[in-house]
Amino acid sequence: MTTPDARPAADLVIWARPEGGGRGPRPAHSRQDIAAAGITIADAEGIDAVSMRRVAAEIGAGTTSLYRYVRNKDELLDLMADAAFGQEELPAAGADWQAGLREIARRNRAVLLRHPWLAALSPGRPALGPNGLRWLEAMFQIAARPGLTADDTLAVVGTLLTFVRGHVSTELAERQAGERSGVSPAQWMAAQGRYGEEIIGGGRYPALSKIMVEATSPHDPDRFATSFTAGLGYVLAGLAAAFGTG
Amino acid sequence: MTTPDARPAADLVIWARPEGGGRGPRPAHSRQDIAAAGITIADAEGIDAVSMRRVAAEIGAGTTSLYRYVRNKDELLDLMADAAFGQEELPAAGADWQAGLREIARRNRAVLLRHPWLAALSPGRPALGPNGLRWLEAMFQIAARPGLTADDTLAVVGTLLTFVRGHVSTELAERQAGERSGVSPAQWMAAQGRYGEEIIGGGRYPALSKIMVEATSPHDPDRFATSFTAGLGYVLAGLAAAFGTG
DNA sequence: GCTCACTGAGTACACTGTTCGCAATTAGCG
DNA sequence: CGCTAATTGCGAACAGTGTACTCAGTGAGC
Repeated sequence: MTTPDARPAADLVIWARPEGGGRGPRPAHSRQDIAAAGITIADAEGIDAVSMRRVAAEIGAGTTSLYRYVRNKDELLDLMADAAFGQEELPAAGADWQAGLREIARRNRAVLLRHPWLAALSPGRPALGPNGLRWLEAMFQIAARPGLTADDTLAVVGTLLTFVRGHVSTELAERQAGERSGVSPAQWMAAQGRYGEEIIGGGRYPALSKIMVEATSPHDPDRFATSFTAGLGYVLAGLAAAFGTG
Repeated sequence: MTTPDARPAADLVIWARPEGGGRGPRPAHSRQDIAAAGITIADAEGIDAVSMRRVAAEIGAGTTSLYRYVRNKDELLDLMADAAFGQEELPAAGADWQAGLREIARRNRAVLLRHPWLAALSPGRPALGPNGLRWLEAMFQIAARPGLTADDTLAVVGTLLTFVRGHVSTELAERQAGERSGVSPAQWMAAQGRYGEEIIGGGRYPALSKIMVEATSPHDPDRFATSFTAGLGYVLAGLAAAFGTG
């Protein structure tokens, strides 16, 4: 009975598995290299260009050799996500509580914008690798303050990250308007000629039409930054009202 | 020179193209049927199970016949998204402005939870088909009020939808914890034994550890509904503060 | 120096979205 | 009515994808 050529231990998340260092030949690559290769490809050509074959080729390995380092593609994405956060500066405490929270939101948005594919990854796989943990630690240190229970702190950070994720998703989708066929409503209206006019002029959507005609923000070149700052302001105001402005 | 076997007109979004009714044989299927088939599959087996072959088989058509109805897979998803909103009741105006906004958020969350794949679709392809338009109209009617400019109204609706999208994304990802390897931090800690203890007990992440140990909300079976209601409350409070509570 | 866990990698399989080409159908026009 | 031209259905084919299996080669620990 031959040994069934054990692959990476099945029951542990990648971060709980030691990297190489066993008995056989020393691994030719490292998780860092692999993550970096994936990030390079994703940043340059989009997340769809990240395939096992492509990443393997990028680091000069055979396609299936990747599976010695990673149990499946999802784990490769985990590596990439954690590494991406590692490249970025941690949020730091601000002058006061609200300023600190604002800083968390800004930095988080910055990471997601720098690596657009990050926002599309499943938000439920928190990148709990070393870098993700450092981010969490930093955020909780900023958000925690006397008078707040652990649940309160969790709610604050959660609400904040929820807003950031949602905003950046919309932002990115709209930014890619040219490449994909998804476009901002305003551009879309203009592009679709007859159908657009039918909607605006048809009288069936009066409130929608009024907004479309009167709104100026869709034409603002800085509309993303503007709406992020504004929306963040509302959320922070709500949080401060609920948990004290200290 | 033979006619190049024209496929669906290239320059128009699917909603601007008439459905069948031309010269040749009458189409054997309808966009409605196709969208319904896609939704059935996606609801039952997840969005990844929705392939052109699978949808075609579901309606009893040859695989490539689908391309007579839809220019590519993205358009199929557009059909599905719009149809999904069509199955749901429109948000209705509430007792006052805030109640109306709350209703928008609740209804929106309901749709996304009923069709988990919806939240993952590109948010920048607004489903501007007939049903999506009816939703937009309803939402703007509720959010608009005297004293608000078009840009204000747009900001209000945008902030609200941003929060809902972000929350539901996190919610769904965490709910699928069992199926995927992404899990809620608390469960994850418990499952990963040694690594989890190393994080909590290691002293390198004091704030994080404190939260993890003290927080009770991760164990609350209603935690999603609770955190949605709470987060929504903060956002609404912020919006009301900015635009008057009228 | 032997053992055996481990690494690298080629082959293969079942799938994906989509293009091409062709036969069959039928609405509109003369 | 009969002809034409636009449309539909669809099989075949292509370039990809993730990953399971297999096997040879390596080198640390006993």
